[in-house]
Order: sequence, then C-alpha cells, then structure tokens
Amino acid sequence: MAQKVIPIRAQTRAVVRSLLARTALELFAAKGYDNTTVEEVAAAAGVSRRTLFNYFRGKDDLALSGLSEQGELIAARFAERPADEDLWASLRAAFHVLEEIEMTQESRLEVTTLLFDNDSLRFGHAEKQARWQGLLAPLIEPRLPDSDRRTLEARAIAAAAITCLQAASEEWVRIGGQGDLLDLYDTAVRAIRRHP
Amino acid sequence: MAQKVIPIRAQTRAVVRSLLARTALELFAAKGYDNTTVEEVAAAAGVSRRTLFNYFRGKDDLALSGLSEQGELIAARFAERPADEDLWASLRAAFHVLEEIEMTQESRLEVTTLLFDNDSLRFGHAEKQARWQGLLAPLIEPRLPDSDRRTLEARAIAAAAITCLQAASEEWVRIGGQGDLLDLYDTAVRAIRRHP
DNA sequence: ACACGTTGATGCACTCCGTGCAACTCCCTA
DNA sequence: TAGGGAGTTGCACGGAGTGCATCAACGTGT
Repeated sequence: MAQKVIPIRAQTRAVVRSLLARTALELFAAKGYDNTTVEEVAAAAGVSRRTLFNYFRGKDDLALSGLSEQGELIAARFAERPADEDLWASLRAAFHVLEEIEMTQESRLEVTTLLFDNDSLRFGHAEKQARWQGLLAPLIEPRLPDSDRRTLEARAIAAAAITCLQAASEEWVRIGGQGDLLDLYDTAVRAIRRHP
Repeated sequence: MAQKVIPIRAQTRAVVRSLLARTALELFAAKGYDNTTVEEVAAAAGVSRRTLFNYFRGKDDLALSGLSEQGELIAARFAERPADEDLWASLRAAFHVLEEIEMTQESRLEVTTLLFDNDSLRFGHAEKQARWQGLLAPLIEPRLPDSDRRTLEARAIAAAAITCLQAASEEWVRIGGQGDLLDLYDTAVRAIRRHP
C-alpha cells in the first residue's frame, strides 16, 4: 500500500500556520480582538506583517483557522459512519469529534468565548457555518430519498444541525462552560425536530 | 388615543438613509460590491464620504440595512399571531411578509443575488441571522412548555427557521428566481423536521 | 433685526487592513 | 560554483473606518 507522500514544504507550512494561529489566539484572548493589531501578532510571533498575510487571508483567519480544521474533522467522521445509520445520529456522532480534541476546558472556553463576544468575529462563525455546510451537505445528499430537491434538503439539514451546535455553544458559553456541550446540542435538536 | 409623535429629525433621517441605501444597491448591482468604493456611493448620492458613515456603520450596512427592517417586520408579524397556533405555522406566516414587500421580481433577485455571491457579504447574512434570531427567540420562548432550557430551545428554533429560509433563498437564487420562495422554505423545513 | 444654541454636513488627518511588487536569503541541484 | 526555486521581508499604495474641529442652516428668544 503506497504511503501518501506529504511534501516537506507543506508540513512546515502547516506547523508554522498552527504556531502563528496559537500566538494570535493568546494575544486576542489577552487584549481583545479589536485591540490587537496584525502587526502586534506578527511581532509576537517573530515574523513580519507581510508574512502573516502569506499564511492567513486576513486577521479573521487568524482566529478562525481552527474552525476550518474542525470542519474537516467533522466531515471525515461523518463520512465514515454507516450509510444506513439514522442521519441525525450520524451527525451527532460526527460532532462528537469536537470533544475529542485535546484541549483544556479552560482554553476551550476562552477560545469559544472569544468567538462569540466579539462582533467582528460573529461573522466568522457564519463563515464556519458556510464552510461546514459546504463540507457536510454533499455527504448528506446521497443518504436522502430521491427527490428533485435533495440538494436543498441536504443543505437545510446540514445548516440546521450546525445551527443547533452553534446555539448549544452559545448556551454553553453563557453558563460558563459547565456541563456537556453535546447534551445541550441534543436539547436544541429535540426542540426543532420534535416540537409540534 | 395619543398619537405617537415622531420627531421630524428622525423622519428625515430615515428618508435619507433609505435613499442612500437605494443608490448604494444600484451601484453594487452594477459594478459589484468589491469594485465599488464608499466614496463612489457618496458621490453618486451627492453627499460626502464622512456623511455616509454618519448614516451607516460601515460599507456592509449599506447593502444590508434592508434586512434589519425586514427582521422587524417579521418579528412584528409573528408577535400578532395567535398564541395557540402551531409554532412553525406562525413562523411561516411571519416569513410571509417578505413576499408582501413591494418590489419587482427582478430587483428582488438582483438584491438577493448580490447578498449571496459576494464573500464579504455572506457574513452580513450572518449578522442578519443573529439579529433576526435575537428578535424572534424572545417571542418564541413564552410559547414553549416549561423547561429550564427554554431559552436555548427558543433560540434553536428561531435559528433553524431562519436557516431554512436562508437555504431556500440560496436555492431560489440558484434556480434564477423562478418559483415560490415559501414553497422552497416548506421543503427545507420538512427536510429537517420530518426526516427519520 | 440680531445674537444664540442646536443639529447635521463636511474636510482633514490618522490608524489599520489587505495587496502588489521587487529585492533578498536560503537551500537544493546540476 | 553557478543557477534556480521557494519563502521572507520591506515598501508603497488603496480603501475602510474614526476622532476632531469647523462650517452652514435653522429655529428661538430678546
């Protein structure tokens, strides 16, 4: 079985990216997103401002790059669920990867709070939503019964599930990071699906 | 019954705001959002750049201000639905105001397309989502059965409904503005609620 | 009629984000 | 050792957004 070759360049790039994002998050958490300039992040990381923009599309990307990776994890997990499993069960299982990510509860709360309490970043959550939706919907679609609107249906389901997760995250932050995120997620899903 | 007094200042301000937003939308539709500077909008409207920022928080606001008003219309319509009506029926009825807004099908498609095909504005949709959710959720909450997580449930329901509307809008744009938006919305809602 | 305060419009200068371009460094290879 | 590719950096520029001071318009009181 042929090993997949990962170019050395790509690896170092990924490492640097991750490192830059980490230092950026620390600064954002400490000083606030709006009160931190890209220049400061660059200085703290020991690179030039220009180089930062070689790694990230924009300032927002610095704070949100982690979310893209999470999206890919979720999609990957979803893809390996059995095709005859209940759709929502598969989605829940896919979201479960979020709790497997190694991260202290503290820093998880810190990051999540950062994403929610800043107006400039709320939209980032939207971007996340759009991207996750783009990843999940194509995987959901083949599971739906034939219809000339399966695409719309798949997108709606993906979007609704992500939305529930988002609502759960907000609540989770609101109550100070206590309790189980997936438990809140279940509550949200039940609310939209089972309610008269 | 005392007439509610609307200060003359507020009225003129609202009129000017609307006028500015209109000319901005025309320019955006003609040249594209990213290829249009705030300066150009100001010039086309016959005011200074600085004045534009007195009326709108930012460039995005120019394109999205209409959505806030729509949100208020929707919330108002929802509020006047009978409390014992099915929740999702009330939501559907509330969204129905969108089709009552006087607007040619062409310009409606033009505006909606503008909102979707530009990356910078996708987030605006998120802002819209957040705002509409903020308006609707408090109205939904008292309709839910007692629970210590009614707030979360209400927010999830509001968010899901808006998300369905958004998915429907995307599809509506994709198929070129043909057909009934609410019909697509119904399909989306059915997909997330009735599916196994 | 004149002075006054209030309100909004405007110009100016500034910070910050984001990008195109060109020079430079480092490493790998022929 | 010369050359080429890839990444880093500085520089300059355009555009968004903001704070501040000024100016014009308008109504009001004397």
